[in-house]
Amino acid sequence: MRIGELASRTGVSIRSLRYYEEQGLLASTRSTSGQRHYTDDEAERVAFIQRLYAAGLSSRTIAELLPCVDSPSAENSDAALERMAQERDRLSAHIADLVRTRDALDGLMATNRAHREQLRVPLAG
Amino acid sequence: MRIGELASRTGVSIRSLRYYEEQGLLASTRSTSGQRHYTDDEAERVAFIQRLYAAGLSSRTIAELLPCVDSPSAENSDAALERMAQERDRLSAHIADLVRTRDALDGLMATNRAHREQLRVPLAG
DNA sequence: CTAGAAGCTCACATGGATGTCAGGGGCAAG
DNA sequence: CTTGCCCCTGACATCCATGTGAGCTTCTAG
Repeated sequence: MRIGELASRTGVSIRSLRYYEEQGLLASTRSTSGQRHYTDDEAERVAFIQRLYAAGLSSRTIAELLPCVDSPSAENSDAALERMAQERDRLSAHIADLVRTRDALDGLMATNRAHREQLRVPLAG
Repeated sequence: MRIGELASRTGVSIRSLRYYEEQGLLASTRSTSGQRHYTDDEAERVAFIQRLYAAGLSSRTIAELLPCVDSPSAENSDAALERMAQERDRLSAHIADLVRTRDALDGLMATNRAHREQLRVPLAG
């Protein structure tokens, strides 16, 4: 498929897809006229890249651990594997932090609703 | 306390503290000479703001739901409470997404380690 | 063949939180 | 009074993913 279709399939802008290629995150084969062509696999890869972005990784970091994805058995994935473990732990800590934040929000909302009730009772009584 | 101490206590840069004030997230009393002074409560507030930033909220959004924190019983927190519920749900969805990403990383790492084992056996044998 | 949709490259713009620098004031200790 | 440290405002700089526009080429449908 060409870049337009990949974009609409993945929901990622054409601009971003070109940027991913520029950053070494995504490969494309070129037609003789220079147009990019992709296989279905690339769509999955784009989705995965999006996941990692959402997890707070930079394109540089993603590039560092992609060897691990592409060829799990390669020796050069040594550093990548370690990097991935590191990012995995960072992500895990981040998740824990977000859960605490969600709890805090829940607590605040409960407090607010309680105050609201207190206001309503005198009006009802 | 003055801004320097608040900064070192919270680990947030002086620049950022002034920015928070500019965005209406943080208040300060000023000495006659114009220097900012804070109470211990402000330190907690800064920590909370940091939490929300980490949860992906923008300063604008944080400002929108702070009334809910400051005066839970105020009527004007109506919109804020709704906004907070909305952000809470967004956060919850985001957490779920991050957990899936972490699982994906775990899967990748397991695959890599498995390949590594396969490589080691022939060498050992 | 022609018109329009889609691709290409290059390059500049944007937004948001933060860094950094310049130029100046406030205040405590020597 | 001076030295040193902290604070003030204002403004410009930075990073990074993405938007956007110009100018040009390529593909596709009629």
